[in-house]
Amino acid sequence: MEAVKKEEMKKGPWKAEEDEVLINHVNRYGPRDWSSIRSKGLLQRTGKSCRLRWVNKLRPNLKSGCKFSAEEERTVIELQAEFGNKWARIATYLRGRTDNDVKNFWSSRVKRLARILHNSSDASTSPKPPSRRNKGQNVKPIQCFYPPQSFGLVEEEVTTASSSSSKILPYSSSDQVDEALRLSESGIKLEHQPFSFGTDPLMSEPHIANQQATIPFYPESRELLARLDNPYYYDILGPAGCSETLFALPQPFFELPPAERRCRHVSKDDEEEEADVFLDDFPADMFDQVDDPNQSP
DNA sequence: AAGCAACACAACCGCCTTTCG
DNA sequence: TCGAAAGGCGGTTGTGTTGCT
Repeated sequence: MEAVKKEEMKKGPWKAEEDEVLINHVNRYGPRDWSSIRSKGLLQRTGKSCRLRWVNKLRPNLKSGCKFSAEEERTVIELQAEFGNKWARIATYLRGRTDNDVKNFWSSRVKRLARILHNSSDASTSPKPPSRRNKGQNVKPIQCFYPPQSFGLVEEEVTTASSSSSKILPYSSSDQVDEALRLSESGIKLEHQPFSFGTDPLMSEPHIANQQATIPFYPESRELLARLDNPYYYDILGPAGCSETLFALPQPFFELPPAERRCRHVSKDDEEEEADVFLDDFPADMFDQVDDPNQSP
């Protein structure tokens, strides 16, 4: 009997009609009693599935289709260091973001980092093909790492507004973020702080050093980096050299304002402007420096 | 044009916690 | 107090898209 019920249960992508039914149900009864949607014969979906659909896609004021802003990225990094993989908790600090969003963002970020480190290990033994990402770009020898635009962006703007220390301010008002976004969209250049891995919030947090199960560095990468003379490289993997918390944490965000701008799929140019996500701003072949120990970091 | 890799995202699965009779 | 059902959450997987060779 149960098997028959399970067979009848629909899976896979949601259709617009199903969404409509679900929205109507929530409008009438509120976001609860998910299992009653099925028991009433409205949808052949599990209560779990209905809830997930609502929370991740149909809930009002979601930033669906929007890339993570620099501010959001930094917040996630900071909160992940603080809370670990508590995505639902972290998501409460980000308006319009779901735990799934945060989770996906983080996992792709970790994958990217792992791949870069893995490639760096490969590069030590074999020539590496040119970066796909930086094809056509004139990648200069790296004298000193600068942070991606992600870092320092909103922080700087907020600092300007408050004329105080450089901290992430709570989302008690959306005005600060709106202002920061507006300024960043208008192309205001912000001063970069000299950067090393030791100052990367992700890398420098002591919590991170204890979370290596979460960040799957390849063993060969660890060995490779451990051999490097540059102590900053070691900071990535070993005990963090800088234990100072760089940013104050924002406060949880519960009331969701109207949907945001800065959405993807606007135009290609916008997309390129937007491409300031954390690792994107590192030259993908930055680890080529590993090949030449004479070059200073 | 085809093939491939990287990426983003939606959705499912399984475990744990909470609620309720 | 206990057990079943529902809900919540983190991990994982599948799929479509994009950009490059």
